Amino acid sequence: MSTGLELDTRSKLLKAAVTVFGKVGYAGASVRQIADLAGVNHGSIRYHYASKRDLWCACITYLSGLMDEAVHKDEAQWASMTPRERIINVTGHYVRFNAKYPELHRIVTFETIHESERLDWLNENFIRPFSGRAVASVALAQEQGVYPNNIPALHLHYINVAATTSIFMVASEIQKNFGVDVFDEAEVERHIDAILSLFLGVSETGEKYDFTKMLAPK
Amino acid sequence: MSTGLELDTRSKLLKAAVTVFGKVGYAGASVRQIADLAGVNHGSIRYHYASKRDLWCACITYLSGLMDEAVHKDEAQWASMTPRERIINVTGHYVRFNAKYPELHRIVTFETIHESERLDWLNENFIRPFSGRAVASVALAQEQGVYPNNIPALHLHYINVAATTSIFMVASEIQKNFGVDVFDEAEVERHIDAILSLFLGVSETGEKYDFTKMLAPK
DNA sequence: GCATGTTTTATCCGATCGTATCATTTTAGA
DNA sequence: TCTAAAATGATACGATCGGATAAAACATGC
Repeated sequence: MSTGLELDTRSKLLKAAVTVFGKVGYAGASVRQIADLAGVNHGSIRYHYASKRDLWCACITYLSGLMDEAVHKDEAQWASMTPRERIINVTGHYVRFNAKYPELHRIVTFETIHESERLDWLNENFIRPFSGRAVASVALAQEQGVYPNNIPALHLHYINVAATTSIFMVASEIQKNFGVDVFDEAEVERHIDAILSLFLGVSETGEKYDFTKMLAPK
Repeated sequence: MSTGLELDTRSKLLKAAVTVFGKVGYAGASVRQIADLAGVNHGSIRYHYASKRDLWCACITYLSGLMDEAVHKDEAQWASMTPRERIINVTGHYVRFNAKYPELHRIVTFETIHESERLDWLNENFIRPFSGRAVASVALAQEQGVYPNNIPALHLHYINVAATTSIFMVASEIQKNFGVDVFDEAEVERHIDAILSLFLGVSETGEKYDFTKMLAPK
């Protein structure tokens, strides 16, 4: 019967798997390594998850659920926002999510590079829906004059995602070479402002994204 | 004695290694897989390269050499260029290199994610020198009014690199979901223009990057 | 054409991988 | 407290990994 202890071990395994898969990718990870980090016997993984791949899929599902939650945090207020404010709101939450859980985009990046059945599953259940919605929303923002409209929506979307996520994927490199901790809260807000300043820049109506103003409240 | 045949097998192995490491990363690659792709017995790798790691290092050295070459292609003309023209020139060559050899940034991305002795070597011999020079040159471009100066140089650099490389790292995803081949020459030029339009935008002197004009000569 | 050093091939080894099996411990309900 | 189910632990297996070794094939200088 379900006792909470079941969920505990299961979630400990999931958490450890997120960390390990996020660090070394699917191929680089071993179930023994994950079990060690979770503090359980490696044979137990078979009980909670059918296979290594099943555990990996659970990680994606878990993390992408958290991402959706983060991005839609202020959805209730969207109706009362201008398109520009909505972009600013969503971008902020999206960047903060990536700072908190860099593993999702790390894992996705690991897998998107070469063909595999895992990539097919990942694409159908996660990447394609995400990219489809995101590109459409970029195109809409361009029509509304929020995003620059002289750049193809497809390129703008991928540049946007890359700009948002990559700094957290190379965090240890930045820490080592520049002594900057990109996960530091102030640094995350700075990154949000950098992206907004770059992508919103000067709007069609001549409105300019105020970088310094946005930094002040922090 | 050196016979050309030696170089042939060596370079076949190197080329295969670049492909395999670029696809599945260090952990995901096996020397047998590389040898198969090169069409040689897997035992031969030991003769030409001391170890799997040695082969991997050779890939980095080879690719980063090609990158330096590509970026400095028009170095002779730099003196006669404005800072803005220099940025446009270098960005173009850098993007075209990444379209031609997406493996370099794929391999680097694979490794930068978690600590390892390989990452230390990579950082000391490649990443740190590259990032150091690049950030300095971004800061200079900001001083010269070519790049927006309300964004920290560090952030701008990493956003720039991410924007430049990521579209080629997720090429198969874009092909599958949007039917677009980002390696197509016209698409590469479009991406260059997208990046320049975004980063140069409106210069300090009011000069605007002309997206449509840049597309014409192609 | 023979001897010599170079390159390739054919195996082998110990380690580790994912997974399966089964005994043991723990928990919940009667 | 006893029992059945749930959960965990210990162990084994076949496959594959990187690396090592020695024999075979090769080209080259004499």
